[in-house]
Amino acid sequence: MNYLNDLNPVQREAVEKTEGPSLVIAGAGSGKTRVLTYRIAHLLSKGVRPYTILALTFTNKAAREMKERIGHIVGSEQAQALWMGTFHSTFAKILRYEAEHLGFDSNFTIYDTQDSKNLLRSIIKEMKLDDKVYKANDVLNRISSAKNNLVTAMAYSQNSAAQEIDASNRRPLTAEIYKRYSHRCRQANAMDFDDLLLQTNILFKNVPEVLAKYQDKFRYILVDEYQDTNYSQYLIVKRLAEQHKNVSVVGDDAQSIYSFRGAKIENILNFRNDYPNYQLFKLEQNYRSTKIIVNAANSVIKKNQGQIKKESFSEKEGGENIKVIKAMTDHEEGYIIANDIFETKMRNRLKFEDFAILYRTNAQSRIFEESLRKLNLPYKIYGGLSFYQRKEIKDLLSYFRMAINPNDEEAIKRVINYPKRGIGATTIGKLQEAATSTGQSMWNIICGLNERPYGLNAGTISKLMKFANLVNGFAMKVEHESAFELASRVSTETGIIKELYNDRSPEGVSRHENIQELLNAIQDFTQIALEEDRENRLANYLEDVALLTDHDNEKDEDRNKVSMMTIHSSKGLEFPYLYVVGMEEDLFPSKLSTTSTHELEEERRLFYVALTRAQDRVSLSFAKARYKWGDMSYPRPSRFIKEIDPQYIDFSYEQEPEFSGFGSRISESDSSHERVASESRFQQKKKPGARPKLSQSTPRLRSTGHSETDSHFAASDASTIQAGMHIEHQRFGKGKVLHLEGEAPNIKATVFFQNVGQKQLLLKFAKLKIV
DNA sequence: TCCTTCAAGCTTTTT
DNA sequence: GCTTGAAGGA
Repeated sequence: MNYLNDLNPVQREAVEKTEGPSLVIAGAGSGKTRVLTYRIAHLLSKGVRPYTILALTFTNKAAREMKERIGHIVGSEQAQALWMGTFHSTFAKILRYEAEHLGFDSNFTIYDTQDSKNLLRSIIKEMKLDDKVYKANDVLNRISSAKNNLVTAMAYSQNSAAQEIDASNRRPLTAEIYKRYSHRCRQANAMDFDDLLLQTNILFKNVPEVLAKYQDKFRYILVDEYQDTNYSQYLIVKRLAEQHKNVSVVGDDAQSIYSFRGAKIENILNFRNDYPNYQLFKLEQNYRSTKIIVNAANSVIKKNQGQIKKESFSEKEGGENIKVIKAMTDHEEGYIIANDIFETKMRNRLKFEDFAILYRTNAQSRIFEESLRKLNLPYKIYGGLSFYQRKEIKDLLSYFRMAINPNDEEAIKRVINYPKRGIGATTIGKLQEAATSTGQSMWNIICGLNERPYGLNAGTISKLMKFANLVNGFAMKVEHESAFELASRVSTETGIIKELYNDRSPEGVSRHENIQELLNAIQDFTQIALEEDRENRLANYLEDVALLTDHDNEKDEDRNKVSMMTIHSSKGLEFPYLYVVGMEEDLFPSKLSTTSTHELEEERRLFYVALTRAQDRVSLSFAKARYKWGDMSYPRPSRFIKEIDPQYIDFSYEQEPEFSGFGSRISESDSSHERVASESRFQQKKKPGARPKLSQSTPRLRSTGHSETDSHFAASDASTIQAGMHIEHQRFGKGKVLHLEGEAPNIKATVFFQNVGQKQLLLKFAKLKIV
């Protein structure tokens, strides 16, 4: 086969060494995916049967694309029969086969993070705990990291280290919450994301014959992005590989960015201990990025301790130095980037899909959305609130979930009163209590209400019965109708479609469209399943819908668009022209990670990942002023800019003293109105005509001095403000918008008043926006 | 039970 | 700036 000729010598060796354990350290852009793909193709062409190969990828999309490529080499029939997917989706499949060993039903629901949090919130409420202390988010993180380290609820309560941590966080009852949470999941026949891995481990540990079956089945195991596996995943691989020991893992310690969800960089380092006779391959040539980008990225990652020694290099000449862009405000940042994309595209005759904007947090996307839209540049956003997490989608999916698994408590609670049928919080509370005290599922309580009414009145019971009958009607069709038939039935018979159709508000219209889109997707699923001779029931569709992400949902019309996403979700992707935005202290690196070197190193790896997504050109940008929680903040440029070897950087502006002197912070005693003034200084330096100038005589507002944020001002009374302004009584969030006329017509501010007698006392001068 | 209003909290990052 | 939850009135 001539495909081997596409590979360089090391890649080729890694592909051809199919037997025994191997570790492939693959730098960014070094053809890692190619090695994995060809390795599998190579196995298949040697006659290995596809269903004996298990390949675990980081995203569903990666799996799909790899299957496609393998299909091109050895034929799609073989490729389709491979066991290839994410850890979560692969072992969800296995758990459905083996559910009975664990006391679950094979139609178990997969709770997403939202479901998990909702369940935790209600448990915390039932236990009458303070939800300010026991925050669902924090508790879920504790439970999640316990599960990822294979600590069950029972073990957790006996684990003194865990108990101490919870005690010192003043959350001693976390163990009890964990117990109840697990119990409730089981009662609802549901597993959360972490359970999929934990339960797989429990299954393999407790039922040796099942483990033996899969050990025997999977003769070849491949794991991508091994540096981002957690303990639970690590152990699954280890157990499965025990018999044949044909395990090949691919990863790059420099790109480990998921330790917050339990990923252990050590897994890659420990590989040699688990498999002493392993073979090591290092892929060091970067084929993606220019020399400049690779060298710049190397100069950054060098600052991290304890890397596996690796010499990443590129032979790709040309390209431009890294551009560093300064913007006055976050809005200007959006404006500059959008313009730059437009100009670069025109000048170099590029496509929109050649550009990507990467940011640290999803919240940053909005400004870029606005500025791209203003220039009519098409874009697509990944992540954030994904399609499947939208309210209307989750509502409809909840009916689907109930049709298949009526014990699904979170689904019941979502739709028991949607569309409105007069079942309120009181009723749900009573049902919940009955369920908890009898140890039955909520659904069983509802179905048995005619025998045991639990203090509910006849009217309520008849409403509940109507609801139960509706759901039962759907459940009866589960076996007989296709996914699309049943989905359409549910959406009309529940009245959801009609309700959204009648809502003519823009939001209502968009919700209606989303529902249509979901139904279209289900129709596609049904159709394709039919063509490929697979099961096309709603249960099959629902199987892994909880595990889908935005990347899995890509449509053809999304092809030629500017991409926007977090750096995390850009992993594995590449773009010719790349913008990494919000390069500011406390944003990137994140404020939460600057306290420990451990976390800071992870941020640095994240920056490394960002840089190495680029093929030809990288631009970094930061703003001097940025809204945070609706308040203005004045961040300093990110330390990471300074960490790049300066020979690879072009500053697109004259460097100002406060920039070149990175280390020297803006002094804390800087009073706030001086900052306002200093902003006006920046404004005046700008090119003429870009923005209206800011007047020097900004309304004088005295800083209170004791305030913690920069945005608290106080004035003795309203007349101080009115001196230079005209107040328009326009409501704006919590405060009022002031259009400052006369000397500073271009400033828009939000202020907070308190009425004191006849006068209004200015409490807070919160927002300053140049319009 | 439902609707309106208001304040609090939120922002890492994802399967 | 937006979402969510609590409070209070209909």
